[in-house]
Amino acid sequence: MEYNFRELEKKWQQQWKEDGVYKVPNQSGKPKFYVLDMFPYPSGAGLHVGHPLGYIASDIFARYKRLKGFNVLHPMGYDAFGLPAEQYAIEHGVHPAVSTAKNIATFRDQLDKIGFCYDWSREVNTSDPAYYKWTQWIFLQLFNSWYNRRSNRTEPIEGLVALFEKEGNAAHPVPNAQYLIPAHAGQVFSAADWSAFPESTKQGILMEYRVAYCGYGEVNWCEALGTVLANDEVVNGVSERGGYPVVKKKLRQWYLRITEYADRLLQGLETVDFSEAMKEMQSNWIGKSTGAEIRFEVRDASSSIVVYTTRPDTIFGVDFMVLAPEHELVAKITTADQKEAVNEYIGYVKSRSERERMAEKKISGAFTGAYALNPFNGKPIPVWISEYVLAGYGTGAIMAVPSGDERDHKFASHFNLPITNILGDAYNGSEANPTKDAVLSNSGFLDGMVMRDAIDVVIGKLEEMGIGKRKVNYKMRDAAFSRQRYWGEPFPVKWVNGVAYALPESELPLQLPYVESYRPGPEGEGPLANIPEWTARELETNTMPGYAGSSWYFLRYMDPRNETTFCDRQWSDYWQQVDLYVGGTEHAVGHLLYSRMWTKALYDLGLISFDEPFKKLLNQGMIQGSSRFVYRVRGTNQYVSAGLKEGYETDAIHVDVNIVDGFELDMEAFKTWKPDFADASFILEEGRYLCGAEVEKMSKSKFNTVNPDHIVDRYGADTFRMYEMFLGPVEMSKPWDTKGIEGVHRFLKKLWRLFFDEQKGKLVKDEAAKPEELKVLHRTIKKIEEDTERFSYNTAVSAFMVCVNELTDLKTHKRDVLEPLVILLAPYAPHIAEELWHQLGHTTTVLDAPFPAFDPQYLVETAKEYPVSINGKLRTQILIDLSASPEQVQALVMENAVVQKWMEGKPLKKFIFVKGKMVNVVV
RNA sequence: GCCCUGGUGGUGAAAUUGGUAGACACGCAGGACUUAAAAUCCUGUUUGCAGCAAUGCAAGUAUCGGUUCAAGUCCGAUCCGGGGCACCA
Repeated sequence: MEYNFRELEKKWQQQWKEDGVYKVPNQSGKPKFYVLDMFPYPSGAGLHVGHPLGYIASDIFARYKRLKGFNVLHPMGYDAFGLPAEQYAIEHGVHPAVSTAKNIATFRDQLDKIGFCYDWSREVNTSDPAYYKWTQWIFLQLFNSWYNRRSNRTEPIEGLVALFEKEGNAAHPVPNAQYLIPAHAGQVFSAADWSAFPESTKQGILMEYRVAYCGYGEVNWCEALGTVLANDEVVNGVSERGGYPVVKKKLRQWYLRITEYADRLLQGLETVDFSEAMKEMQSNWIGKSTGAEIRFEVRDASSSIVVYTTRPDTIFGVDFMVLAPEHELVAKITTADQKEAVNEYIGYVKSRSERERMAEKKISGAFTGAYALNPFNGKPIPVWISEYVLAGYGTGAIMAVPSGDERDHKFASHFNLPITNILGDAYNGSEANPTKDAVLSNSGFLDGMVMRDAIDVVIGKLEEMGIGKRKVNYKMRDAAFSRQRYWGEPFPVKWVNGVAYALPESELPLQLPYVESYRPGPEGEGPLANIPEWTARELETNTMPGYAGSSWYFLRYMDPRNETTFCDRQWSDYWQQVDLYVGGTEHAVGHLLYSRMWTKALYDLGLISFDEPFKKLLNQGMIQGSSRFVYRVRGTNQYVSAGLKEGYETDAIHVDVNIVDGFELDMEAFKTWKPDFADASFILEEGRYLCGAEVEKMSKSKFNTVNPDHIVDRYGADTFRMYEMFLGPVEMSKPWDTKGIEGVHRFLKKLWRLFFDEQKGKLVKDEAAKPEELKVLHRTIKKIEEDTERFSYNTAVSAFMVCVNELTDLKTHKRDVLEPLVILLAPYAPHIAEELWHQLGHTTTVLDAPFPAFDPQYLVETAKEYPVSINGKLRTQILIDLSASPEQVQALVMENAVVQKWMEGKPLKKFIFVKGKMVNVVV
């Protein structure tokens, strides 16, 4: 009987499905464990070999935990709303629902071939009305809530209304001025005022407090895509998808008030197990800084300028001030003779696109003619405007300290402004020094003080004088939550006389209507604005962004078919947080931040019992493609081999990696690949055409994708799974390369031969195992357990190989050894393990077997001797690696052959335990 | 520019708290079985030197220096790659 993986894998995949072995009950006597993959966007291109890397890693862990006696939730679904399906619809006239359904079927088919243990009865699809009903419902919870800074919690809006009726809003000022309904910006009102306001004013005010709110703001508008993009969807001034230009535009938009959660999102990072890099990306994005707001009076004008600074200690070094060109005071304070220069400069700034501004950072600016006054010594400070000061951060105005800030220094040098040195020797006259440790000079009452200590002194003084206060700022902005698109969740919102009202819960889901055209509506509105029945009902025409459905999907898996609530509290209490979340780093500041915020809001509202969604995050690396190139001699249809291309003027052209063997091009396949190449001719080296190579992101357009189906077909799913793990650490990115796959495949065949012989048939015997065989087994148990726990799957695969090699050498065919080995292997190579398990006479799935127990007594001989110098005398140290209780260890050490030999005639000098796992014996 | 990572044979990579490098696999070379091929198995494979040989000696984890009985691992400086952020005051 030989290892027929094709037959065997097909058989078990079908059997598992029939028996429902991966169906997970919502309750059991076992402890729970939740393993989750970031669900895929079902693109038309299907899976390539890079996608399953994380899925295999999580699948191994899910199976392992099940063997360890956990009730494991391991679901899968689809993030099915989004731009690409709609772009595809525009270009090909296929309805997104149709292409999405087709893509999902392809994905499912490909996933099934790899043998994952997903509980498909829990599958979710964000574009399914039964799912987005609850996305809409959660949106309404956010819409009907406000963030109470006093209790630091999300609370129902009714409570706020009650507060307004009782005491007005003096105790609860408008949370931020980023995106406002302009008519009501920042008003303070009394209880009496409130009751006198007309309904529309009341609603306008409430909108300023809602967690999900609608306002006008500068948004990232992408003309080519016809929609607004979130900050994390814009990269270097162009759209992340498609690379189209993005401009700032003022539009009515929905937002999520994520800024109110900034501090909690930051603090929460300390309670979760994410990589340092991931935590840092998130905290950079949040961008918390502590400093002060300081008001400066303007000379000869009845205005004052409020600046934000993290360095109030440098206030005596302020040589000029800079406002953002868009700052509202610019027009007011500019003197008559500077008007022309200032207007010209503002015109210049407006003419520059976001892109240009980022690409070339020129020093530019204009003097307003106005002077502010230093509150401590009355010194006049010239006020400038410049694009290096951003309107959207802090107060849009800064106090410039050239001796301490590099940008201010460059600005001062460029415009020949005088520089005050407050740093003494720490300032060299040509370069700013941003230190906090210098001793202040030229600084009035601060002279002689260390800068770091002066910060609090200055803030105290400013507060005393009533012209400044301590202030915390965040770089993070409220998240844009609407898109002018069709293929997304409709907002359950109705507009009546310019006021947004929530749709009653009974009308959910608000279904996405069927359309023929996906053209944008008038004036930046979405395609839904083109549907008369929709606009007649006064419904919101925007749709929600891609991250809406993905912000809470991990909860839906717990209770996927519930029609009365998004997830029964009983089941979210049972499953709790995701214990292991596996996915790429690309969602660091998008999805991961949004879902953390939603979780906190739902927690505050008492809908779930935990406020961080993901306990541990494992970032898998990317599998890159290894692209191949042919070199076309310019102006011809002749192709020159890579080694000879220096002699010609050539263009490199991507060629499909599937028609290249290593580097050698299959020239006949090339000619039939595309019509353009049918009459290609070649310049060969040593009779062969060799391609050039480069490692790039795996992508259809680079012709470097490899379909996992082909690998599975040729070597089987078990080989494919183990090989992807064998390539290297899961977290590491690496180019795809099949050159080692034979070795993994050979391992499985060798394993098979421990059980079966082509002539002799079944080899397994029920004899008792010998100590050396058990030693091999227990060393493997220990290694596999440790490696699996720390996701070191590549070394685990190696450990299996070592084990099988050794058992083969020992000619071991004993059940006592082979049966535990099969269990160990079940997470990694589930099909062959299941087959062998049944061949050993079992009738239930191997996953219900208990994980083999490790017994340290078989490993005690692994002692090593080292010379060690103690108090100047050379002694010998014996190091024994084992894991057992200290008492056991002591007993084992005394029995150890090496120790006994050393003890002949002479007593132990010292006997030390080191760090629990290793034992030092000094003789 | 700032922050985070990493640098080990011909190749992918091991070495878990410092324990005496290169596990495992690929590739390559030689051999066995076979009429032959496939499959399978065995031997060798960091470098240099010595030896018919088993083997021995020396050097070696980007570079230089340090701590230690012992350093790929810890510390300091430099060089090179990968990722993130980038006028955030």
